[in-house]
Amino acid sequence: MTTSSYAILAILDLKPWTGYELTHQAQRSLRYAWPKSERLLYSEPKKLVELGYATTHKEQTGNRTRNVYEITDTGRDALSEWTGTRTQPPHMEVEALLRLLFADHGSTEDLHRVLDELQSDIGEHHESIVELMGTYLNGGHPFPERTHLSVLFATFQIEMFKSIERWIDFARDEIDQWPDTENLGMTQRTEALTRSLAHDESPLDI
Amino acid sequence: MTTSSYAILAILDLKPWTGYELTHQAQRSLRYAWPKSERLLYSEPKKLVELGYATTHKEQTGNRTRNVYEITDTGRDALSEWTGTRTQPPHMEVEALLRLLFADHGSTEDLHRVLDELQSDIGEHHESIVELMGTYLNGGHPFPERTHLSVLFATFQIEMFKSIERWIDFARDEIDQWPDTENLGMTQRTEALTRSLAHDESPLDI
DNA sequence: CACCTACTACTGCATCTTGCAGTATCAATA
DNA sequence: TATTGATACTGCAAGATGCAGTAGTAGGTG
Repeated sequence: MTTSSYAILAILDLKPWTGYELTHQAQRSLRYAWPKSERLLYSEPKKLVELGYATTHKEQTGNRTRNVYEITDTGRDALSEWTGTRTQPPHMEVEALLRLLFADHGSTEDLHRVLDELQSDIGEHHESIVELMGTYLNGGHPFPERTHLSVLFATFQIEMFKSIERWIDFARDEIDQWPDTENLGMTQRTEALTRSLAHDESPLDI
Repeated sequence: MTTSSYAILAILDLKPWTGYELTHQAQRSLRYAWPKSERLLYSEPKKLVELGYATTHKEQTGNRTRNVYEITDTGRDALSEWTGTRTQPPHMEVEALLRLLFADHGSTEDLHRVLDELQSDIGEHHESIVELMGTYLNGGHPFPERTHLSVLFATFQIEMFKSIERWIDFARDEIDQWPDTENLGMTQRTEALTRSLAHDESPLDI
C-alpha cells in the first residue's frame, strides 16, 4: 500500500465509483495535493480488490461494461490505520527554479521566458480554484458535508499561488537589474538580499 | 534525455566530478528545485556518457576506483538547446494536504499532528537554507560567480517556507473552532472563507 | 596494533509511476 | 448518415525510488 493507494481508498470510502469516475474524480480533487497520472489511478482500485480492501463488479450499459468498485470493512480498517502513520514530507518539483539556477547558460530573455511560463502555469491553476470556490458558494460541492475540509485546503492553494506570483514579480525586477546572466556573483543587491535571508527576513516585503 | 538528465549535465558543466561528488552535489543544490534520489543521480551520468554528452575515466585511490565524469562539447550544445524548450509546470506533492482533505476519518488531534509534522518538515528545510545564506555571506559559495543565481533562488524558498508556516498557524486556528472533523459542511466561517477565496482575496490577511 | 565507526563509492533488483498508443462503445449534433 | 467528443479502459516501455548489499578508506579508541 502506497500513499496513492490510500488516497484512492479514501475516495472510494465516499461512495462506490466506476473506474472511470474514480480516476477522474481523483484527478479533479487531488490535483493540488497528490497529483497522479490517469494510468496509475486506473490501476490502484484493482490492487485494492486484490488486497481485499474493495470489491468489484461489472455493470452493463448496452454493449459496454464498466467496473464498479466498492470499499470493504477491511478497507475501512486499513484507512483508519493509515491515519496513525507518519506524514511524508512535501515533495516539490519546479523546473522553472532549476532553469533559474542554471540561467547563466542563456540570456536574461530566456530567463524572463521561464518566469512567463511559470506565471502562466500557476495562473491557470489559480483561476480554476477561484472559480471552484464560486461554485461552492452556489452549493456546487459534490459532498456538501465535506465543504469545510475542501475550503481549508483551498486556502493553502490560494496562498501558495499568490506567493509564487508575488515572487515572480520580484524576480523579474531583480533580473531587470542584471546586465547579463553570467558572472555577477555577490553584487551589492545580492549581498543585501543574502543578508536579509540570513536573518530570515522576507526580501519581498522590503 | 529527461529534465533530470539536463540537471546533471548542467552540474557537470561547472566542473568535472566523480559519480559520488556529482550525486551529493546534486542532492545539496537541487534538493529544493528538483529533488531526485541518490540512485537516479548515480545512473544519469552513465546515460550521458552513452549519448556522448560526457566522457568518463577511472581514477585510483589505493585499491579503490572512482568514476570521473566530464562534459563534452556535444553535451554543451545539448544544454543550450534545452534552454529553448518549454518549462514543465510545477509538480507538488503534499501528503499533509491529502490527509487534510480526508481528515474526517480521524480526530481533530490527528489533524493537528499532521500539521505538526508538516511544520517540522518545513522548519528543517527553512532553517538549513537560512544557515546556508549565512555561509554565503562569509564567502562560502562553492562557485562565487554564481551567487546571484543561488540567492534569487533562495528568496523563492524562504517565501514558500514562510507562507506555508503562516498557513499552518491559520489552519490550526481554524481547526480549533471545529467541534469535530466530520459533517461540518458550509459553516458560517467556512462560507466567509469561501466568499473571500471566490473574490481571490487572501483569507490569511484578514 | 587491532578494532570499530563513519564515510566513501558505488550496483542490483523489485516496485512504483508515467506517457503514450491503442481499442472500442456511446451520445449528440450537423 | 457521418463525425466529433466523451466514455471506458489496457498494454508496454521507460523513468524513478527505496532498499539491500558490497567493499575500500580514514580516523580515533582501548
